[in-house]
Amino acid sequence: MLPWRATDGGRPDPYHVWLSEIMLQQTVVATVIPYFGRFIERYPTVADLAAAPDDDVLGLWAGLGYYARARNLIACARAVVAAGGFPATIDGLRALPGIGAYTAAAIGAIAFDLPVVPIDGNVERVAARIGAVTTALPAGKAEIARVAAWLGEHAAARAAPGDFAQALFDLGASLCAPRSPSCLVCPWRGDCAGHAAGIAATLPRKAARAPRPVRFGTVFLLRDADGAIGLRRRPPKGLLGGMMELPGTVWEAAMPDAPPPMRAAWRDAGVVVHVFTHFELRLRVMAAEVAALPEGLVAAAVDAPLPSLMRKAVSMGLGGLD
DNA sequence: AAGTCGGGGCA
DNA sequence: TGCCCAGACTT
Repeated sequence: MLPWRATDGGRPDPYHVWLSEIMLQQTVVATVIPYFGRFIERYPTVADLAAAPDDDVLGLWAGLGYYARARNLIACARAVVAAGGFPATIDGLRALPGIGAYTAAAIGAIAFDLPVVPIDGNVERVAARIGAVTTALPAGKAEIARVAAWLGEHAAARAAPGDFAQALFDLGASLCAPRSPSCLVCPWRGDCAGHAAGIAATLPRKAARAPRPVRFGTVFLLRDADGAIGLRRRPPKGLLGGMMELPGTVWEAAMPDAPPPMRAAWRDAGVVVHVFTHFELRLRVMAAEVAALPEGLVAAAVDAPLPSLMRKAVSMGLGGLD
């Protein structure tokens, strides 16, 4: 049972629904579950979250990715508290930071039973197959939306929009899987034009993606006499915005020159390969032990909250010391 | 419409 | 190795 779902009979908590939907943006359920539990434990209500220091929230989000979500999460929580609660309309939800068309519909349907069909990747796939939409995405989006709206006219959807939406998610995550859908046992098989045409598994069609370029860089792991490591904070916006990182070079198509932050007995600890959405990064990790950290670096524990890329780099840099 | 923005799991 | 995931936001 998913921890953000309402127990039988009760209405789901809008705070839980909202938090889970933000975390679930482009993120699989299994990854979200432990983060959701830690957030609810530390911030039992949206007011607790709104009152928390930014760094605490970013730290608890570290590793989950798409850090703009965490920044918008804070802003949204404070807006909700200032307004006295979550808005119960699509327009009101859509106006909040971090809530787009999908998330507004999801919260509206699940938390407030508004008669809408949230279109995420799962529903997009289910609708494209049921309607046999062969127009490739993103051009086929409007056509898919019409099929989804038609699904929303179903009696089950009208009776319980929230349950219907979550049932569509479950269908897309199980039977109507991306690669090999289980059409023979699907409850929609008789109404699925994609299955009737024998093309269900090929839908939805998508435009070809551009190849992923490679960038190179170097980071420097310094450990002082107390065992602390030297970190700095990234700019508030952009990639890994607002998160802590190891000091290092810019990341470029060719390995940039790497002047270390101070004189030390540097050793090459290896290369971390990390794949982002639109480029691949090969990050060389240089490590050294020094008496004291240089100016501009913050002393942090080796297990300080970090993005996964930086966690991998720290792990690699420390590993060579033993 | 296209680009930016993480991370992990799976065939 | 490529694709996918309960997408939002900027340009």
